Amino acid sequence: MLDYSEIDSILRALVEPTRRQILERLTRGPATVSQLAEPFGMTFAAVLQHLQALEACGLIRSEKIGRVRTCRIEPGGLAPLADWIAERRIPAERHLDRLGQILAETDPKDQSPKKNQDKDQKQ
Amino acid sequence: MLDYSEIDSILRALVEPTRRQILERLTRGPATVSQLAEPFGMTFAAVLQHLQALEACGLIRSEKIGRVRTCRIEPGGLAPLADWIAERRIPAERHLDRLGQILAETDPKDQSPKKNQDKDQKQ
DNA sequence: GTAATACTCAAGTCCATGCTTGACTATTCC
DNA sequence: GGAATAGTCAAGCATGGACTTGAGTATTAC
Repeated sequence: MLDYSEIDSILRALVEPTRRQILERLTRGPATVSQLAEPFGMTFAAVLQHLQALEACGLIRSEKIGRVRTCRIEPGGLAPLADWIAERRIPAERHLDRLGQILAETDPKDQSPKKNQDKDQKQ
Repeated sequence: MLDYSEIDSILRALVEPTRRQILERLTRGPATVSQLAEPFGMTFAAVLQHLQALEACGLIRSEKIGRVRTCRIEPGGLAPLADWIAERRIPAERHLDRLGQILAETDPKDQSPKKNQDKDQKQ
């Protein structure tokens, strides 16, 4: 059902911190390319490339009026990734047969919350 | 609240298709390093590096018994990313003031579901 | 003990991607 | 019309990360 390459392009877009920042900026409202470029110590062209990546995978939408391009969040853009995660969390939570004990280790009564009783960790 | 670098490492881990496949494999149950390496036409060492990336960001957990390392899904591993997405979807959906019209364009009555009335798109 | 197995580590290669530069186009202001 | 503004494109550099190779270690089988 889910387009695998869609997930791929969304993840590739989100993995870049600059693009995540652009996305956060746009959640506070639309912005032009120059407004988006300004806070980053980065050229216009670089920001433009990020915007193209974000738009290509449907995370943002842009519209050019006159010589000004205005970008805004695409509301459903993160939905495919959210769905992908949801689909993978359910089966994972089903494998609690053997994992019950591991979950139990994260209890407050255990002073070391995670990553402890591995009898290995670095040679 | 959310550790930004945690999101970063999870995204970096998930962006690699091989690591996503390993993750999917592990949702069907635990596996040893060699079992994981076998289906991929890839060396042991390469798979090991993927496993280390997955484990470093908390998506999987592994335990070495004797000479065999067994890997399994870490149930809550995707939670931070799921939360991150959830936090960003809500505010995005609040910007519907101006976006209402855009959403309306995706109605069935509009024959071109998306990406249409841009008066630009490629020069 | 010796050999085989199952990994582990470090170094090196190679390619994808982020960013820059510089030239170019389309709009708006005067 | 000419200059300034806002963005676009293409080429090239540089870095990071995936993968390999080859050597090394710990564990198990004989």
